[in-house]
Amino acid sequence: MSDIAKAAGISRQALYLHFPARADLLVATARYLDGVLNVDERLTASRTASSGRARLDAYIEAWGNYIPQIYGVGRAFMAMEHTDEAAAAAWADRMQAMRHGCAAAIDALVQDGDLKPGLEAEKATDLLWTLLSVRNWEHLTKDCDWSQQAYIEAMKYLAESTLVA
Amino acid sequence: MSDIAKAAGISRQALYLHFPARADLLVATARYLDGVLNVDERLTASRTASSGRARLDAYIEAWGNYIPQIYGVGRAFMAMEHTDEAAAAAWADRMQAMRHGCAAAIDALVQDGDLKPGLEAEKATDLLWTLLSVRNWEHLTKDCDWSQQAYIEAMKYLAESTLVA
DNA sequence: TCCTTTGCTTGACACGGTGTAAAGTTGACA
DNA sequence: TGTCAACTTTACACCGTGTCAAGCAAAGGA
Repeated sequence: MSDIAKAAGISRQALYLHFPARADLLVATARYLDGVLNVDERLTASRTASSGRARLDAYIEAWGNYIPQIYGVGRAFMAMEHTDEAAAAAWADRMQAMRHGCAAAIDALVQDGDLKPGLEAEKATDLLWTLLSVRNWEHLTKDCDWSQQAYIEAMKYLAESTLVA
Repeated sequence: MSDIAKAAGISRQALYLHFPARADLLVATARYLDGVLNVDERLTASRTASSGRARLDAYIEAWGNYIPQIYGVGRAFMAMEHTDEAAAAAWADRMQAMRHGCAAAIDALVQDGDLKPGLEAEKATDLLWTLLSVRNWEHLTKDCDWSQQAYIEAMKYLAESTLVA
């Protein structure tokens, strides 16, 4: 909070006047980012895809390329998860919204009859949700030094070969 | 530290006599667990497997069932990662050791000529390492409410269908 | 012109957690 | 009897979050 106030050119206390708690600042930042980064627009390609497979690919591309944009604030959220109830809830909410995107993509596969046989939609959604987690992006691009492009391709490959018939 | 001292029935300061810093206590706990839980024994089935595929399966089973045992201390490590340099290094070290297990499994696949064509061993290792991360276990069993068995089966399925020819 | 409101300022403090320091107690053992 | 090791109590420093109070300066209306 002190660093942020300094960077903003105001006193620490003025910052607390705007955001009563650290979590509030984080939530506001996330909301602001959503507006600036135009989440909806990024997802139109996925929503308007002609087939389930195309939709899955477009979703992976959209979300996968969105992650690096929100990684900064995401990192802050994840660091607070253990200590701050409100922050944990806010982050869980956002991740739940992302899960809806996964569910929609899986649903499109089901419509086409292209979901891997023997795989329930719910389970497939959980798998996709897990694959596309920020943690996995972090692990591959930071710990394994993968390029963003390699990450996207790998995710498409993983999803394709495990979820699509 | 205060809680742990209380639970151990000694004063907080006595605890600091044994473990100068929080990270030291965590590292010692991890080492102790390794001894008690007999890591090596758990991995013999994997090491003595007759084929690459069998080795991969055995490794997933061994590590996947090891995770819940170390999850407590792992959680503590992961929570400290952001703030404590020493803790981060210790945890990274352990995860690197786990990566060696992944590399060995992938190597066995390569020996059998069973690695998915077009997939480099290094990339495959990174993928397996990511799939089997504690975070993914946490996500599937805690956030998605999967049973341990469902987790193991899913990991085997994912690894099989993405890494094996 | 005076007064109020708004958005800040400085300064102080409580609280919790980590880690340090010092002096005293207790029991085992040579 | 003396020493040592393990532990105790007490106290304090530091950092970060969050609270509280008093004051200041500019904008705007009666």
